[in-house]
Amino acid sequence: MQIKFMPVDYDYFDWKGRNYALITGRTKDWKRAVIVDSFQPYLWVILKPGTSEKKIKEITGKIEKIKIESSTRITRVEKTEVHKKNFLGKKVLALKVFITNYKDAHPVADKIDFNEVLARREYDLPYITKYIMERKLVPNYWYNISGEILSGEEFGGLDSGIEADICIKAEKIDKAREKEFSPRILAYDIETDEFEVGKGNILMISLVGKNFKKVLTWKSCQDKPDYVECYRDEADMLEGFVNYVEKQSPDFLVGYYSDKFDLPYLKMRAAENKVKLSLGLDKSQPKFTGGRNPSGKIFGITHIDLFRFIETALSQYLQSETLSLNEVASELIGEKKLDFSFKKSDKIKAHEWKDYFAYNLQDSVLTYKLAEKIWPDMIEFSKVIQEPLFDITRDGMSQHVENYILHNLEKFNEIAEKRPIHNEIQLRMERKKYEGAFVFQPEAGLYENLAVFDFTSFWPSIIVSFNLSRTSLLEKKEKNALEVEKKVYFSKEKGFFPLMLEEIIKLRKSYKQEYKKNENPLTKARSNAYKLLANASYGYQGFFGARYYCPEASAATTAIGREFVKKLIDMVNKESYKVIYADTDGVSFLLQKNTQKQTLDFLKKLNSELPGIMELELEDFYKRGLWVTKRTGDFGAKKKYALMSEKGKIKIRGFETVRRDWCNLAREMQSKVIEMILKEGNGKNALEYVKEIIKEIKERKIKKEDIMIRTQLKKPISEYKSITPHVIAAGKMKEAGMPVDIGMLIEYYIAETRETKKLVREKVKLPDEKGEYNIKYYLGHQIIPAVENIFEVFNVNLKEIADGKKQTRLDGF
DNA sequence: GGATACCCTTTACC
DNA sequence: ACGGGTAAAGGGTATCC
Repeated sequence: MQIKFMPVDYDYFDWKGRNYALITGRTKDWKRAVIVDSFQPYLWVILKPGTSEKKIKEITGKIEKIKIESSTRITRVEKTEVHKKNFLGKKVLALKVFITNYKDAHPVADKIDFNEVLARREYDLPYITKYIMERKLVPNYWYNISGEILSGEEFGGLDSGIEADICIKAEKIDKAREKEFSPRILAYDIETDEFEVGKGNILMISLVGKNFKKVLTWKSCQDKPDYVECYRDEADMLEGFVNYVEKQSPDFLVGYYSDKFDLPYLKMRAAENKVKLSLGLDKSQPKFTGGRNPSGKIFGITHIDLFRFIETALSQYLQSETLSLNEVASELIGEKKLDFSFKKSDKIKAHEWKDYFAYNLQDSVLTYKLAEKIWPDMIEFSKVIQEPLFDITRDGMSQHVENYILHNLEKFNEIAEKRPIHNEIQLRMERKKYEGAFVFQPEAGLYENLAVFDFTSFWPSIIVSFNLSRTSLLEKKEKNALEVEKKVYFSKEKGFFPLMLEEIIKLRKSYKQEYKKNENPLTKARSNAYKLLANASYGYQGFFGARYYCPEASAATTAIGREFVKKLIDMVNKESYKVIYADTDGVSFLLQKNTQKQTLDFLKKLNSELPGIMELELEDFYKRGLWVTKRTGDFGAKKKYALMSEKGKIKIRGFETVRRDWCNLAREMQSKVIEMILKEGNGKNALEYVKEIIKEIKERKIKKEDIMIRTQLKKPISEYKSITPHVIAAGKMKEAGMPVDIGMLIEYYIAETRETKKLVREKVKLPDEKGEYNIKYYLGHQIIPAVENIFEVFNVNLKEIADGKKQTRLDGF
């Protein structure tokens, strides 16, 4: 029989000592289908050059006798084949060693330790990755699958244990033409009595799907809205939850922060209540895998924690200062959480429960809408990288790069390099840092008529143009080799890594152009996926966990980068412009007497001289730009500047305005000051404005919310060597019984205290604590520091003005 | 006892 | 452990004269 099949969730199982992939998905007529498929697992044994045929026969004979016995199975080598392959760009002769069970690939490899063996590889690839590589059942595409329907006895009655309309043992897999797929998404969220996972009761659970909204509770059942369903107790509610998930039959169960909170909480409360949380299609309970950040896996249903995908793939594009559901949802979908003030459940009054239910429901509504909104990004990442959504939504950028490489190695006939083992990682982490990018020392001042040139995809374009990678790195100087900093050499023969990267950049360009013609969100998401892959490729080669780790290539990339930027600065200056600033991949300069057209012609000329795929572009022309001095030292500060485009749009970099660990008062004041100065070309009004703020502070007119300082807690309180104000604040929160987790933004203010308390941390108070803000602190540590360097550009000494020592003298105005 | 160098820490830039 | 290096800046503390 044949079906049209869309793979969604990937898993595998063992039967009689062999491995089988088990893929859950949908058919075109929306049936839940399960595909059982197998491929013959294997590993590679790379032979030393010049190994004789006789020797190969001898080794092969020994390899074919290898047997690994464990309590549950016996793994054997079934056959071997000799292949011509590439390994790290070099031609090699390799034995393909087929084995019966993939889980024993490593012990089998360990036994193949003959003298003639150069290396053993691909025994450490995850089963699903290997399966997709071999069988080409790439997630999120439609396939025609033919095979036999599973009969009752096969695989020990596997089909009877799985909630599916159809189970097929796949024989032939072909890509189908169909494209449309709208999966069934179910969002969920829980509310609890205690924040610590599993400690308190789960009070309610909300579920939101397409045309479906429910809140399940066992708490308050009088006068409840229609969407609220009441249960006898917590256990009963948990069973209700499992039933609703089964009835809704989602392809994706989606939460926000659910890997760390909702799902583990549910699992713990279910265990406590002796309820089986049988969410899996095979009635199994959720499993948690992975060390530091465990991921919740549900058999047959892809559990997605949106937070994790947003954190790695989207956060760099967001303005949100935290990745809380509230902030992210309000930025991406323009909707917020409902207001609700939390209390212990026994203190919640009857009429307040209604608000609590609404609050809980809204969280799932936001999660559902967020999932819909970022769906194109997740799907396109999955298609481009060829990994299932479960992994795509949890892997970091380096893992994405690596998976992209693994799924594209076949084009280069390459055997995959191994993952570094523990002590290799240790050694790599001890490596000295290599020199990075060049940053130009600016001179403080207010400048007019500027232009900014940027290199497009700077690092990737250097890696591609100069062929910098593990496989093109030479051990010693060779004829025609590229020499970098007189110490490392790279072959001119293109390595597969730069070739893949070049392809990524090309594809990115073409999808970007396609999007300009037709604004399809999927095209944009695909273009963005390629862009992120390209950007992460430089970091990947310097990352200690990478299979294709090559710090020499990273160091060469930055060395060549520094050279180009310095050369660019010289050329710009020689062409009667004046460079004001440069950081990594771009320069800001004064046009002086040159026109914009001349500048664009100059850009063209520069581009004609660039090698390979390197390219410069005009970022923009700017009417004014502001650079300030460093607070310590009388020279210009790097990474702090503000620009105003010709249309009056202001771009602020590095200033306190953009730093979330400064109070809103200082940030807003500074941004207004910068805006005034850039728009007016002088500091007159700005100074008046600042004086007004200073007056308001002294008169205690500032609202409390504007003086709150927020700092992230990055590790457990006990691990801090330096006890800073935010650590004290976190301690106070813990004492008050408030939730304190790593990664939280700790909010506090500096209050007036007795004279004996000298340190800032001794004046820390939590937002709810009674007290008055410390005028001296806010003036001397927030307001003045935020703007004094800006006024210094106009020779105004703000400190003296604030102290009342000096009346306004407007030198320089 | 105040200035100062230095460490620890957070957050930004690219 | 789960891209990289460069840089500013605040708070706390040790050290100097």
